[in-house]
Amino acid sequence: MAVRPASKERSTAMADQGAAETAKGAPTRDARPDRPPTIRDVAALAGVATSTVSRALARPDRVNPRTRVRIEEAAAELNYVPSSQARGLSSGRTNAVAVLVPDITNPFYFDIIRGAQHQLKAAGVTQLLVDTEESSEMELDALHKMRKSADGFILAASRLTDAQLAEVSRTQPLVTFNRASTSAPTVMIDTPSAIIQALEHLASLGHHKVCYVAGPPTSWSNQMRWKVFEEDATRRGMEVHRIGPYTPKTTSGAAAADAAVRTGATGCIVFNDLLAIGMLQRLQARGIRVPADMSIIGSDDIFGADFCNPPLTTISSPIEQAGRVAVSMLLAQLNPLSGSASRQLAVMPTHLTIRESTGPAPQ
Amino acid sequence: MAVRPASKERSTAMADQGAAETAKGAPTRDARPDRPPTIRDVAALAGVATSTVSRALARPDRVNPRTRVRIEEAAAELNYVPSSQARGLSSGRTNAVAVLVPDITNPFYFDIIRGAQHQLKAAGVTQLLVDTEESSEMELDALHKMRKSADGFILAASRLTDAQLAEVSRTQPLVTFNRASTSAPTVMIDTPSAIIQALEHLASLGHHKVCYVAGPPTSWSNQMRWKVFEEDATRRGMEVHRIGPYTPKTTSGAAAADAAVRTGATGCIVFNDLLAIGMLQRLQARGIRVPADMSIIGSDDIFGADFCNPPLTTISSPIEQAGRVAVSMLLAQLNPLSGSASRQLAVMPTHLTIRESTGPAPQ
DNA sequence: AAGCCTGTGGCAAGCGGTTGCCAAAAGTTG
DNA sequence: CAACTTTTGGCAACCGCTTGCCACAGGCTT
Repeated sequence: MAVRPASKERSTAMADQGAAETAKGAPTRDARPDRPPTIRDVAALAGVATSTVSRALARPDRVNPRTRVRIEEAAAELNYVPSSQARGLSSGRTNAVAVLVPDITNPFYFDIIRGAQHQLKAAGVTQLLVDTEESSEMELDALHKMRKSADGFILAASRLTDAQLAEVSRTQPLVTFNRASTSAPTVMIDTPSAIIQALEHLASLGHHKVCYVAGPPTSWSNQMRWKVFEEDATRRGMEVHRIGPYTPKTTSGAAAADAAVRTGATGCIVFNDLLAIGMLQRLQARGIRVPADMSIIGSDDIFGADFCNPPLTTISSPIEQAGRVAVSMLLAQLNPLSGSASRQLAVMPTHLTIRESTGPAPQ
Repeated sequence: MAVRPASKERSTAMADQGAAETAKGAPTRDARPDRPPTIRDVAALAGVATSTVSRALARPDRVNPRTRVRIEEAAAELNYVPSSQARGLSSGRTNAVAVLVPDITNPFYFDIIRGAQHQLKAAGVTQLLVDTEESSEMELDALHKMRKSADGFILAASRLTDAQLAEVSRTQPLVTFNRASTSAPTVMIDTPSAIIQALEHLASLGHHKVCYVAGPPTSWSNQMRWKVFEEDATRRGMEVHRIGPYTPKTTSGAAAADAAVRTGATGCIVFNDLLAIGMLQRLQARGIRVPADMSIIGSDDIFGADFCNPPLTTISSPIEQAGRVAVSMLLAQLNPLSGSASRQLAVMPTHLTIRESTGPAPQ
């Protein structure tokens, strides 16, 4: 008990005569006022307890309106911003969500990032962006290390195995994007119907020999696309080829283009636009005309797909919206609303955007 | 003194018979083990004080190697991850850096983000990405609100006034990118020499009438580019035009293209590639040939500039590297190394990348 | 007017680390 | 072997905020 009054007096003194004390306390005059104000400074200025300030800011209806106004004025005057760290310490929440993408470089993910950012901002949550470099180890590592710094995770095109995913989702809230999972809520692009649309398009242009240009083997959506491609093309009685895997970058396009030409296929469905654009460049360089000699269909409709040469026919999907939906699902998981069970799966519709990289089959 | 032994015994008891206590303490068997381990759990398991654990992890040479090994084993066994929040609370640091960009949508900033992310990750610092939507209010707001959640800021193409910038940099460490500032360290793209190179290029191709297609008036780099453009073009005795301002997006390209054509200029230097690509599309739609009828030079060499139609001649700059440099400068500011004063200005070299959107002047 | 609510706000105990200070232990030296 | 120095590691006071609990004041009821 002997200590308490003393410490109390000290804090009062600080508030009242901060300037006076500064002179002898700190060498630089500005040092004291520059130190960011704490809840205690606000409390002192408003003449209430820190707990009241805390409540006034968190649950305004829990305090008398007059008190609240006084506190708000005091906070405004001091330019007070509560420390999210301190806040998180006791609440256990960080008010941040980590978004893990395999490759920041890939424009596809930018749309996800943008969508997520948008929705997170609306909810007042901070986005932590992480590039996992297409590696499941880095992904697991980030998931582990950031356990304490994020309330939840959005895993874009996760490279984790089902078991890993299940394990992780047991301990931390997450939403997967473009990666089916029974253990966590998922946002998916409706790949199957998109591939079927694309094949339909090629078929209607008279193509009989088609080729799937594969992306990363660990990519779930790559597997799905190939599966549906094979089934549907076979059903249509087409000659089916497959080449790859290729890294989904424009630089891999050259190899992919050369391989595609060798198969003799006249129509290609490519894992994604990046690769497709790379192929376009190579084909042009080799004097193979698109679409006269070969038709190319990409996937994702990324930035650039509309102005490459020729503009790319591609599978469009509302990626940005998918990012928003993923965030919504995650936030729903974090703040369970009474009653309504949160959605476990969102499938985003796709459509084929026909531009100029597809045309009638040769002859 | 009466209290001490008691509290000590309690923590010991927890460590020894944690499992036993669980049965009656918590309703669900799993609740206890699932709660993330704290430093206290590690200390108990290793049989030392929490302070020792803290030190063993922070300054390994401060504890006996044997003790350290014991602690490390305990930490590993419990899968312990220190809470960055708690850590930050006492140290006052967050180990996070906020990167503010005017528009996440713009591929130009992707490279900055990527570069920054790369360097930050190397330093074990988290990146907080914020889109300020080209608004100085949002920028100020973010700067204010995140004061406590970030150790420093990187302001890409800041929209703040000099006074605002000076004010802000007085209280928080920051580095500006593409925005000159006397109050904060800056990373800049060497715009002047780039513009001169571009004009030189146009001049050598026989162009006499040139036009600057302006970007956002609040953009410092836009102002600089115009200034140098006007000076140097005038010096060369060229007919100088200026149109704009335009939003730096491909969608503004149509208006810009039409206006550019009306000026009668045969060569355009455009604020950035986004706008330039938009112009390319419009010109093509109108049947105006590039470069036969008009030459276009963009700026930034963003993703897509190499595969648009025609591929864009543009001012390339090591943007990603600029992002890395910006982070380095910020980190240097945050952890001042004894002696060496940190660099206040970095100017990134630029060069003209000549592709196919520029050619001899008509006739 | 006594007895009850109810609304309001203070107290103090954490949340999970860090760190200055100090005592005990270990190592050195003459 | 005593005296002294250096390590080593524990104690406890924070860091800034939240929150359960409780006391008190004022308005109501009867």
